[in-house]
Amino acid sequence: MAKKKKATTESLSTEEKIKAAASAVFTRKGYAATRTRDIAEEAGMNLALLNYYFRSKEKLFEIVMVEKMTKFFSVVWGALENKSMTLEEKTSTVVENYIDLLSENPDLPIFILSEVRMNPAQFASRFSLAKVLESDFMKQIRKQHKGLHPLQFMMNLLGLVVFPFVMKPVLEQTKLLSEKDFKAQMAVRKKLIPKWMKAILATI
Amino acid sequence: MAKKKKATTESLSTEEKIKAAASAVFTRKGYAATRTRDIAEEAGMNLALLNYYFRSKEKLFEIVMVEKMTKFFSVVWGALENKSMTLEEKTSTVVENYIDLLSENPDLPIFILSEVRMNPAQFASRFSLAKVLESDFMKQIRKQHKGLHPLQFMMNLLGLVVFPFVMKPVLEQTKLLSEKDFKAQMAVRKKLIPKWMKAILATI
DNA sequence: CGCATATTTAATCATTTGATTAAAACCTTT
DNA sequence: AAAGGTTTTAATCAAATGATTAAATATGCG
Repeated sequence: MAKKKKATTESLSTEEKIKAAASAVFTRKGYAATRTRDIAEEAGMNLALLNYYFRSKEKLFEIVMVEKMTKFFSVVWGALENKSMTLEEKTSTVVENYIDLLSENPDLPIFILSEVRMNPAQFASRFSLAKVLESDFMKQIRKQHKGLHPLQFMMNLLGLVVFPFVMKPVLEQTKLLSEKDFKAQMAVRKKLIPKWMKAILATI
Repeated sequence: MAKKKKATTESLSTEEKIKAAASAVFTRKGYAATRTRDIAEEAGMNLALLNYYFRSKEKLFEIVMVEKMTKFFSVVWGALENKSMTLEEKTSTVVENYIDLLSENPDLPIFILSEVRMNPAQFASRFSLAKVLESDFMKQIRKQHKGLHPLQFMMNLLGLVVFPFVMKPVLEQTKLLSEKDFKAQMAVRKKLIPKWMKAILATI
């Protein structure tokens, strides 16, 4: 029943291939719309291997999900708690890192957001974002801008950075922006969002 | 085979009940995760009625989807093409209308965005957003702020307005904001976003 | 090699799920 | 109330889908 031992480098590679395929398909179509056969096909392997290496669709999903989430949050987390950067430096770093990450993984936001919506409880139990409120970043905002709830600032920052990627399918399908133009405009945003965030804070 | 005639007020009401239930469940769980039995249960009716009134799950979904989309776009559309409002007035109107709409329908954005991602082509064929680029709103932006792609402004506006609702499940599940606090902060944003948008434009 | 263990495959299962059907219940009209 | 239509129900179907199994193949080791 148990297969604790791993074996050749081949086998590990098979496992990795399945995980990579699962990651791609889950991210593209979401949990519910993904069939295990899709994953097997994408990986170019027999369906049964999926259950051999990862017990079930759900377990495989969980693994992929945690990896994606970790990736998504760690990008921002490093900058938020850095005590030697000014608020503006932190902002620039977050913007730059995020736009880079999302340019490589444009499906990531919708995927995470819709899966969290489908199962909010298990997300909360796994990722405690409360520490965000305690971060140095939030402290700086609180200190410099007494009136505003720090999450307002956070929502602005994420909205400006993430939302374009959420809209990407809409923009490209309606021909409002080609893939190339989108990339170019995101490069522009990298420079502009920090300035905009500064301007926003100055209004308060 | 055909049932062209409609009948009593009762029957219409049944049809409407099914559509309402479908709307609720589809919006909450997305197309793929929704089972026709979920809808029947939510409507408190026999499963077969669903196929009696609307041929198939897909057809029912399509109807719901078009209604949601129309709702979502018409809110913004009215303001965008109004020739007698200044850019700032248009912005305020869009912000206010959207925050009101989304407060009543917080699931709407994720639902639309993830379904569009699943089937971008049919979305594009049904909604031609190209006219957005021709709207009076866009013209004003182009005139007043030559350097910036008007879609940048649009992304900012929608990002600031819509993104908080997309994050809502995350914020509430992680206890960063209670439902009540969220509502309060959205009320704050109604006032602030127009100011922020103005400040953003001033930086260019 | 020859054995043991790990990996892979093809076939099959059980459940879920969208859809259909035939009969029952309900209305409306005469 | 009987006829003729519409609406609703319970039962059932066929296909899809996640999972398992038993046999086949490959791999490592003495």
